[in-house]
Amino acid sequence: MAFFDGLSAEHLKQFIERIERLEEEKKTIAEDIKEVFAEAKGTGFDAATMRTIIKLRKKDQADLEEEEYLLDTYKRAMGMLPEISGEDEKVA
Amino acid sequence: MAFFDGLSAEHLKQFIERIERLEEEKKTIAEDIKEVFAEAKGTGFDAATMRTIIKLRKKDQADLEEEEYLLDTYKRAMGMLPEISGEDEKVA
Amino acid sequence: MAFFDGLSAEHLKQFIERIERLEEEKKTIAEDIKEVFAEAKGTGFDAATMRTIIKLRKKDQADLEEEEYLLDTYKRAMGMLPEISGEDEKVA
Amino acid sequence: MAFFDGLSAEHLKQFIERIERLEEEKKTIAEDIKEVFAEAKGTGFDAATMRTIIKLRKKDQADLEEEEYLLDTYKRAMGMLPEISGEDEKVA
DNA sequence: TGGCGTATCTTCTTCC
DNA sequence: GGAAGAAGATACGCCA
Repeated sequence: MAFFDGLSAEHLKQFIERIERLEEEKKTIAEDIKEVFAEAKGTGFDAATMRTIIKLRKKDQADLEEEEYLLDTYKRAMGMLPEISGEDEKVA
Repeated sequence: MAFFDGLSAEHLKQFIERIERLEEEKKTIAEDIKEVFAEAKGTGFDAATMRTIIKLRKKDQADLEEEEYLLDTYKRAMGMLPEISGEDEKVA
Repeated sequence: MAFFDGLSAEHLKQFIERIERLEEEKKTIAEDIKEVFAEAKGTGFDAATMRTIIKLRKKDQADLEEEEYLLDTYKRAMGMLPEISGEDEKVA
Repeated sequence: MAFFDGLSAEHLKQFIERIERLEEEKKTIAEDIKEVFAEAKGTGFDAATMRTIIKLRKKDQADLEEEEYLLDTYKRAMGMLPEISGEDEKVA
């Protein structure tokens, strides 16, 4: 890109301002979310657990099982779980 | 803690779903922003430079406040403003 | 605080420099940690799972069970787990 | 993925423990920093202002690079430097 | 003086 | 792989 004529400069300005408006909206929503958490907390709910629930609901079941399986594998390697006996593939 | 009666369970569910809706909105806006960048790029503008511009315009505002804050800090350090709490004379 | 005599100014400078040195050390160690993760990844291990393991090992068993229990409570409230039958205390 | 043979399990364990040791060191240094702030506070200095000073001293270096980067960005926008990729004439 | 809310700082993830 | 943004952890200051 080299330099802009007046028309392009105006065009650029419009893009920039649209983005700034959208970012403003995004920020507002982020604040709304915080408020809901605060309200839930005031009602006696635990925010951290709520976040965990929301995260879980986002993930699909297959991924969830895969993750859990992987974690168990590592736990077993670290001696945090009893060994299993049935031979399987070895990796790494 | 034990478990929730039906009313509380319902209440929790409503909080969770409100947050999920808000996060959905936030995500939509984030995508809108990306689209504007894409459109601007299609028109021949450079996204990285636009980001720089936006950052600068944000800074300009933030810096006004920052400057003012810093000025006060140093004024206080120079004894040109009253201390936050008690103590007024040379210390340390 | 008001203003500093030469001695105090020198004293302040020493505090600042001690902190800057310590922060430098901290940064170095943070980089070392990143390197170990990178090396582990190169050997075929998954960094995310490793982080989970490390986090789990940090928490004591009692807290872990409490957290899991709380999470189950919320899951049940959200219908993500089958209900249990034995009556207990109700909260919230 | 399946599970690890003894050798790999041992390898994983070593990575984990190296990281845990490093994190322990990092934590120690963080505590040292807090102590220095506490000591400074005990001597009559204000921690918040000290943090501001440290941030400024960091910025001074970062800003040199930032300024240079920004200058290039604008030079490029003004056609005073070759573009990163192709296109050289007035566009948009 | 201990809990609560805020604010900063760091960490983690995503996008380029 | 490096930067930008979101998320999470931590630390400070206030109020009761």
